[in-house]
Amino acid sequence: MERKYNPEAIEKKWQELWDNERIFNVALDASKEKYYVLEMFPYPSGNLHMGHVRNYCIGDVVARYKMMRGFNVIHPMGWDAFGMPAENAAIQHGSHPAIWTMKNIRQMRSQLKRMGFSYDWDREIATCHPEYYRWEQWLFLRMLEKGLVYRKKSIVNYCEPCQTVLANEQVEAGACWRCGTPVIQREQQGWFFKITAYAPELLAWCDKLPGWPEKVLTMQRNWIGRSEGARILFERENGGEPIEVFTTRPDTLYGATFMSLAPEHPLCLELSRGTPQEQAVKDLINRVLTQDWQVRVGEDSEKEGVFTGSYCVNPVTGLRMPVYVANFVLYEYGTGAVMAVPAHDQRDFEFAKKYGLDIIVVIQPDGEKLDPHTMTEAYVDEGRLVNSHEFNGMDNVDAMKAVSEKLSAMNKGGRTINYRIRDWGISRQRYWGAPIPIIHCPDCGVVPVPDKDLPVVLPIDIDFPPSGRSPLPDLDWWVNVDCPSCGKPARRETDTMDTFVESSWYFDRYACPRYDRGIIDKKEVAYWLPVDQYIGGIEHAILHLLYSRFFTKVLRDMNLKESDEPFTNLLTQGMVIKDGAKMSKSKGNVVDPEELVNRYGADTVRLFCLFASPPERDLDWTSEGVEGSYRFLNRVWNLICQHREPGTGPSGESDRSRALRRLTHKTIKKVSDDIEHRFHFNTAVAAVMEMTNELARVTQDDLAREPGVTAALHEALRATVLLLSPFVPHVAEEMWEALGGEPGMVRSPWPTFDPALLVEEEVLIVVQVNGKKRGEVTVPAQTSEEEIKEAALAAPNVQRFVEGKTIRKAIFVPGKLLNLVAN
RNA sequence: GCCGAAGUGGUGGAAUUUGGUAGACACACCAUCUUGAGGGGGUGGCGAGCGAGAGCUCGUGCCGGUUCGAGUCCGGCCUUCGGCACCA
Repeated sequence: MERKYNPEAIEKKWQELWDNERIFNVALDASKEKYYVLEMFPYPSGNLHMGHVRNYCIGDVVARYKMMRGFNVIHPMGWDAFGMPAENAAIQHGSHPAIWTMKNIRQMRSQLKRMGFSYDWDREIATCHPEYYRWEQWLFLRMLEKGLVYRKKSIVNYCEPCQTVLANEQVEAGACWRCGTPVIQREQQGWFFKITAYAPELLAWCDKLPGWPEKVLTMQRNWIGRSEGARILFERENGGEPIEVFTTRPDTLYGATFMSLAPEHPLCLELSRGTPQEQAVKDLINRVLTQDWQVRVGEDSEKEGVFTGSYCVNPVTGLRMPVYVANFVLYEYGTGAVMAVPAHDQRDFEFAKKYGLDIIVVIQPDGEKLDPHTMTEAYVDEGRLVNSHEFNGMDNVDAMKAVSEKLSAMNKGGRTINYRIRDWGISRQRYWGAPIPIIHCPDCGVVPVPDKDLPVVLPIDIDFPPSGRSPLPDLDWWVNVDCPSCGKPARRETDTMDTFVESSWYFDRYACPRYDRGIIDKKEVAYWLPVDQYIGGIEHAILHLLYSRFFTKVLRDMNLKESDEPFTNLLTQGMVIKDGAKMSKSKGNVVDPEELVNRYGADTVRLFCLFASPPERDLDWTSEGVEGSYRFLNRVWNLICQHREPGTGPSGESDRSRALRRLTHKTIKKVSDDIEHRFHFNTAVAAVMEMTNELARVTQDDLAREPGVTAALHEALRATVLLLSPFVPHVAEEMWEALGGEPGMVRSPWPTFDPALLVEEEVLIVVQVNGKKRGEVTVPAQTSEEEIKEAALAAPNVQRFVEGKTIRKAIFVPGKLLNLVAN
């Protein structure tokens, strides 16, 4: 051990040792309990940023701690390697997405290695490798067979700059999640995953994930968006298929006076065809559909509509209801058609007022009489039914059920549950993604690529066009194939899959990364999965986490996986902030982790990330704070350096040695609890700091001559190093070696505390008078309440406050507090 | 509008699991020692006000309540951040 702390040398030394001894490489071992720690794998964008570093530091503490606890810990890392930035970079630099991606992976891998993270690099995967995505293609085909993949023409969200379709989940406030450009609507054929088939289960399991943050579960629940209500069929006056609506308020059916259709609804054109309204309807549809989405759904966008020229019939009243096209009706929600009840829905009310439509009150609140002529807004609360035939007088909540049952009996609808979530559109008109394994044959139609022809390898030998358009459709040698079914000329599907598909199952593949006889080695996955602790940014609260949950359920139902859910516990870490803003290139406040490692070493960077705030909160980056972490490591280094030899003080026991051992064991307890139960690494580190501060005092006092102090000190120093090792593993190894420990600390058992040593010999009792602190007394731990009361009353300040008063009551909390109630 | 999270010194944060000394630990700052200086390191101080001091009063977003005792529990607000939102 050098006199001076030299991070560069020791970090390299220990990383090599870990590597050579394959200390983090694990294998299935049924005799040991497994623990799966996973951090969200990075997109290989070029350089590790502070957000990555923080994420992986958190995971590394958990992994190393669990290793020392004796678990068989799997801690893998890989690359979410497909995606747009590779294509953008290729356009900008005239490069190839594959070359750019591979270069970045090399760069970031070496940066990760310099941080000393405990990854099993043998399990590394990159999703752009055919060995990975071939199984994704395989799964796609199985899902196709099961009806979980289908193709449909739909109105899609389209981003012009990215030249691709976006999933609903990838549209944020009407704009592309990646580039921020407002999306436009356009009709296109595409492939869909039927995530809606799992909507009820995905929702139900939100209540069975106690290890997830409530925030994330709420976001998922909102996204799935379950509503109970009824579907109702309205016959069209001129025949044809009835119009189906979904409503959460079947109790108001008797007040439905007209019908509103979304502009996208195919019936708009059908119903208006040949009527005098035809042109007006077309004009409105055109105007609305070309409107900016954000403007259309904006709060102050005026409600407007046009009569289609047709009528439908209220199934319970027989009332003739004009059918309107209305700009505020959402095609994506429910059926895209709404029964309008102006008296009890604010939008319908405004609409009816504007176009002079009938308003019929069917719910009356207690003690108030609604009059359709004088109402100024819709009445949306509870009440009793009126104008509703046999349901008059019924409570409207009961009526929801009763009306639905009547509809069922009439064969005009019935109770149903509607979900907001839509099926997941996965087709992307991009090059750098996994090819969709489909062949389009003029005769046979859509033909799956036979399993034996998998993988459909993404052609690498291409010139990437500067336009950014996918080169695949123009790649004749690749596109033109013989139909696997009839052998005639056919064309490959040229769309690739959304990159979120790759990240929906990568955690399963880590369990069997080189398995080549199937997507999943059932034995391995049954052992390692589910992920015990998943760690990543909150920005994936919906997309990635929901898709991953969906895939796990699909794989389970294919009998490939046993778990119902992929991630038992989820930790969402906060952002890294500097100067009051999220670190970002555009803000110009980024700190490059590599520079910091060069300057202070990886351990200092790790320590700061963990100490500055608890993981779920935002981390405020300050260079002074980093300095502080560095200073602390130097202090510990010096302490160990000076006292690594056990010394020759007298054996035995003394007050001093007992106090020191008590501190050691209290610290072990505190640090263990903080890591194990709460992930409060900041307070765990603080506890070690307190202990080292105390050790520095003890060693200065030269009290080693008292019996047992030398041994207690040595125990304390060993504990300090062990407790620090998950946080700052390199410097810990170096110090551990100096203390005579075995290299490879993750194989050392985590220190345990002896409860008997925690017992205090003397306790400080706070003395309160009427709830205010007026003094304190230090007494031997076993002192009786009576004696403590006597001692307390003897204290001058306490006397002052009880003088002339009668003590009515004394509340005694053993070991802590005595409160004298006096007046 | 609905849902979720959070408001504590100059700063990051502790104490919230279990109601019991509010401010651990660190950063910054101040004083002081070491040094030719700088850096580094050591020691002490550091919520506000009053006081020579002992100590007192106030203090965890605001108002009220429960309790011997509330940052913590209950009721009602305010603010900030995040998510969803014309969802029928």
